[in-house]
Amino acid sequence: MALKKMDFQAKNCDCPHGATDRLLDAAEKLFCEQGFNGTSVRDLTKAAHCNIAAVNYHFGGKDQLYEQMFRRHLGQVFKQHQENIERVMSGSETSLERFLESLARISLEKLSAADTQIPLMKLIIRECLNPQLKQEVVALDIVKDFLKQLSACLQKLVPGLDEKKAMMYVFSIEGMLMHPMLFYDLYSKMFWEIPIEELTSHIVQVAATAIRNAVDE
Amino acid sequence: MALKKMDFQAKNCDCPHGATDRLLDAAEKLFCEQGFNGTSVRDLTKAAHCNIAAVNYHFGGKDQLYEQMFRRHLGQVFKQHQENIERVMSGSETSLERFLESLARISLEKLSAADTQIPLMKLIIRECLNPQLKQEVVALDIVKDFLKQLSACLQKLVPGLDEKKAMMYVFSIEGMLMHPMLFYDLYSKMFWEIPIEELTSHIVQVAATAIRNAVDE
DNA sequence: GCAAATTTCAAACAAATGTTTTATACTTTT
DNA sequence: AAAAGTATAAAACATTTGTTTGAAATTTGC
Repeated sequence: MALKKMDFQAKNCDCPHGATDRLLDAAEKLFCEQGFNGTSVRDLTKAAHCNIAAVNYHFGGKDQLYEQMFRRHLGQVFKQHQENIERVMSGSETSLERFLESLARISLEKLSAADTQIPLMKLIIRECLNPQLKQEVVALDIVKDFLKQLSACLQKLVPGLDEKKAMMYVFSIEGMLMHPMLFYDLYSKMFWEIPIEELTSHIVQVAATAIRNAVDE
Repeated sequence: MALKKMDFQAKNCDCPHGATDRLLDAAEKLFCEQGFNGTSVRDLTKAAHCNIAAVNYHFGGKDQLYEQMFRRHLGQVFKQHQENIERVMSGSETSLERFLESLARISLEKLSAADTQIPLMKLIIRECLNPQLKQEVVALDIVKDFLKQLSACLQKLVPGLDEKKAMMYVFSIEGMLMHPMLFYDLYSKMFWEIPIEELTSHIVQVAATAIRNAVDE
């Protein structure tokens, strides 16, 4: 039966109004969990409580829904990182350790069950393994600026660190943060549950001592 | 027209005889490059120069071809690592740095264009993002033993390192090695081409100084 | 309140998917 | 060399895929 207006509004009281937003949300969740190929248009529309044709009507196709979701999510997460960096770097007691800790915390807290946010890193890894987007459009510039900013922060916090070295430390930090994002569940099953707090301080310790040691000698 | 015996042998002179092996090789390459969902049975059989039905005839289905490929590859790569570890640890001048360097080198050399071997890490990341195998069967035990071995090596090389700490360093090292495996091409496009040699020594430096610093204090 | 624009819907589309079938070619056994 | 067993072939199978269609419902503008 067709829905009356009242039914429609009542049905969606707890989720975003408008099929466009609901589809973007469903896409963020499903594409991140199952990947692009692993998620069908029917999965998406079912999760978004709308008709199959909605994807093509609102976005023009599965590809373009993916692209818009990716842009939106990238923007959201990097804005969060941006604010965090500004907060940490403008504080009175800034230090390498504080900077690293805030970076690690904001990245790793998405692992905890409490946080429902989808980890951007997973999406980026998926996109990197199975590229669906034209690289020059999305990933390159935004991510590049973000990495450059991190590298610049390291240089500011640790005088004597040259540009290339700083970027390599950024890569290493990203790697250490990415690993638990992929394998945290496996850690627990294989060995023991590592508290996220412990993981955070461990990564901070590794990065900080390595960076400090590099400029001292 | 059907192939004569001679034609058949001539056609396959430069690739493994037997559709089974050719399919396993094609599976290793294609599944690693495009993922499970992104690779069709037709892609596989085309790359292996055999009929579509061969996958089901020899393996009983796409799933089982994937599983057998995964097992074979996992065995090959871990055997290589095993030999490397034994060689390094039994040498006369063993040190933390030598150990880390050999581990990094054997992992990162797969990035260079010269090496045609498929990086196992990519496969594992894919399997972790889109699990196709029953965890208990394949990944857990073999990978677990490998990680335990690495951790034990660290403890042997750096007395005073407790088990849990050692394992966390192993995770960090794996993360730093994994990162370029995913993003090395992006590095070059975004910034500059980092020589693999430089990347190797950088990661060794980060890990070694962090570990040494941890036990000293 | 009505016409126009927008959105939703069920049904159908062609193309691609993994798998099965049946027949033919090849290899081995006797 | 005939028979039995194994491997390959092309065609067809039923699903699932992303997309389109055309009509119904809803919202918007006046």
